[in-house]
Amino acid sequence: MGHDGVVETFATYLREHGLPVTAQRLAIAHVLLGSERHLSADDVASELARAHSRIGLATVYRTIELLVKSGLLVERDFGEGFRRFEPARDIPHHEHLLCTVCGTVHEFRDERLERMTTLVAEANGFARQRHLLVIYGVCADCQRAAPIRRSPLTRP
Amino acid sequence: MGHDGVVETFATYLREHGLPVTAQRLAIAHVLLGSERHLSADDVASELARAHSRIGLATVYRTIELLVKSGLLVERDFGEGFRRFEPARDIPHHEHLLCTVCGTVHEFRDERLERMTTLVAEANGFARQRHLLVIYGVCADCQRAAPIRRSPLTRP
DNA sequence: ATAAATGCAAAGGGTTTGCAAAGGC
DNA sequence: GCCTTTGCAAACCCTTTGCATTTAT
Repeated sequence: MGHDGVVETFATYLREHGLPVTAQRLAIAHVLLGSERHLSADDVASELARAHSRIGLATVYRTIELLVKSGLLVERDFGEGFRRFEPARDIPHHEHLLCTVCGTVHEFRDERLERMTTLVAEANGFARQRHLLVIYGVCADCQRAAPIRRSPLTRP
Repeated sequence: MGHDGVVETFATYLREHGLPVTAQRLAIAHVLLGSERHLSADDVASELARAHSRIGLATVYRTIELLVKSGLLVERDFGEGFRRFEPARDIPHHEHLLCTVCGTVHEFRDERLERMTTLVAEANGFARQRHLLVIYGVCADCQRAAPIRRSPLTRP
């Protein structure tokens, strides 16, 4: 997993901004920036508690704020009643497929969509800022078996 | 405003299900089903308090649940940290433009989008249920003047 | 008269904040 | 040593729930 470099980038960001590089911040960055999944703040705290360090939720939220400000993490709200976070990779923009059974998130790209949203915004007199497209459905795994519910929907 | 008929439909729904037709329920239905805007539960309570009846938020939420169950109201979550509700008109499906300054919501239709989401879901092994597309931007009014913030974003 | 709805206040989940104790610099 | 972070608990926002009172039927 080549995310240790990204964690180091975060450490550099902290130093450049005169902010202490703490073990907690690095641990949280490690989990968030190294995950393939779209984690919630609670997911991060659980992961850390399960593995080694027991870090307070408040610290997780505060570090997430730093990671988002640094540009290394992206916030997502899929209308589930809580937020998820994903590492900001080089991919410029992508859409999301969300499994309503197990909470797994898949990503896909569509170049036409961005153009379409700009045109629609223009046609309605809006200055477009960004867009959100989520396709809700049941993933392949959950279609064939009883799934492991990872980040369940609070509002199904 | 031809929504009195819809309120009557709700009254009929209540009677058919043996549920009391109360003044509060009718007042809440009147506000929600008659609004051009995408209201939050709090918007409804404020509107009612401003106009005439002071109805508890709990009652608003409970009536909203009934309205959604009856099929006359649709729930939306645009990732603002609260939910909005719109009357279920005859329009089968549409997307939303959300002004991040004043919270106004515009609607638009795109026939290609639904097909596209089905194809994407298939390609990823998902059984598609529904989708959500929100374009965030600044509406025409807010681009030229200091706006009246109606349903402000809690997470800008 | 019966059964359900209302209103209020308390509880609930996700998130933020205040403050004493701990830890980077 | 100074200043920030941490952790915990309390506060906060939106939403739901429990319970005594009111109301529709």
